[in-house]
Amino acid sequence: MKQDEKRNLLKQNVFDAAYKRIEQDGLTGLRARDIAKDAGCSLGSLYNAYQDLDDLILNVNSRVLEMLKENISSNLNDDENAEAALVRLAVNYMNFAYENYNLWSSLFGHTMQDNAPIPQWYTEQTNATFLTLVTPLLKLRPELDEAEAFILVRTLFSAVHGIITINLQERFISVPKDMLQIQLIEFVQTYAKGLQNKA
Amino acid sequence: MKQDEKRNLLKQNVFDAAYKRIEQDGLTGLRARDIAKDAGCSLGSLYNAYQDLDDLILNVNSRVLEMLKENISSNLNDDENAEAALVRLAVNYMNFAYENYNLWSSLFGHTMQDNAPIPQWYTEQTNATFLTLVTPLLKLRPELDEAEAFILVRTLFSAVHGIITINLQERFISVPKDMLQIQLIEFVQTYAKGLQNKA
DNA sequence: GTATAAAATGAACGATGTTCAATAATTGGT
DNA sequence: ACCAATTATTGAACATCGTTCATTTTATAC
Repeated sequence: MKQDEKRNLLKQNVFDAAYKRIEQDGLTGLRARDIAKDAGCSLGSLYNAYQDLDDLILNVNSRVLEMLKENISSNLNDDENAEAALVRLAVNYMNFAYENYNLWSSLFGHTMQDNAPIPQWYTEQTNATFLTLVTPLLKLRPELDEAEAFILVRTLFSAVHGIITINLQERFISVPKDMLQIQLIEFVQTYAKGLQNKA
Repeated sequence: MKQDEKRNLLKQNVFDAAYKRIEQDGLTGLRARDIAKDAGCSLGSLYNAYQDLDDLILNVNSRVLEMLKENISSNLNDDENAEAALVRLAVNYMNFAYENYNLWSSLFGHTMQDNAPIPQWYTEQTNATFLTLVTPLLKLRPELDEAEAFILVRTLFSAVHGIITINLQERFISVPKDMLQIQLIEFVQTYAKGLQNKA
């Protein structure tokens, strides 16, 4: 096996181990020594493959962002109306959060050590994911230009995100998933009606 | 000085030190040894006053919750209409988040060590804070009973919370405070219009 | 086959939360 | 005022982290 193949294999094994640990135990249960053991390498090799744990976590989160982007816009029919499309986006988002809770929490719960800045490639990918959502809104409010639509989409996504986040946080009273879905659908529909009313 | 007075003074000093540390540096910068030094006691005394750091943080967060509850419902006039009241609640919430960013982040960013459960007294206080918000909504939708109003308020608050949270997170593109305020007001008005439309 | 470069290793370091035996202070009874 | 008994305070010690780096092992090139 060539040298760079081995290097890539090591990175892959470490990544897979970290991914599974985060998936199963969440970010708080992530330990460098556990990852190394799972990946079948030494503790030092982990820092050969990745700069530090932040770097590794950001790479996992980047993969989760990709999964989220794919899942969120699936099941979208071009022929359904804009309100139905917005509802579907919200429900898809909710389902992803429920089915991948620890991975999804890692996206928003991770903070860099020592207040280090988040690397630009990651923030760019994060914000690019929003653009996936713009198309349906442009149908609902065709008079908006893309910049205005982006702002509205961000607001709507943030709101949906907040509704799901608060409901999944242990410190708040939670409702079952099917009730949350009903509330979420009602919320998006209500907001969409308000938007049409203003248009 | 009596014994229990000294005990209370110790608890107060430790609390104040932790509060200031969280206020200035956030949760990630909180160190037991720093708190002890600031409070003028030994490291061990900290664990005499509080069970562990989680216990201390929860007590600080409890205080922040009280401040939030007071701030959020200030400037409310009984004679203004319900939509204006909801807007004012949202803007008050935003101002509190901006003016007390680290304390506010501690409310939602703290996680218990070792997946310990959050004590009941804290979750009860958290959920009780929501009840502050119910009154204005009951004006807007008088046909709702209190349980339904509570659900709607929770949804609206969660949405507002999400909009502010996403905007303040470093990984997302942020807009200036005055722009966020405009978006927030627009959002609440739009949602309120959608609610009235359905009523 | 040997020398050079690269990669892997795990012991060691510094920080951190927490504990606990030892010390100091306080209290209550006579 | 004195002395036990109780209580509070202390900081050294421990376990557990993330991270580093001198050493060892392996791969590469000539």
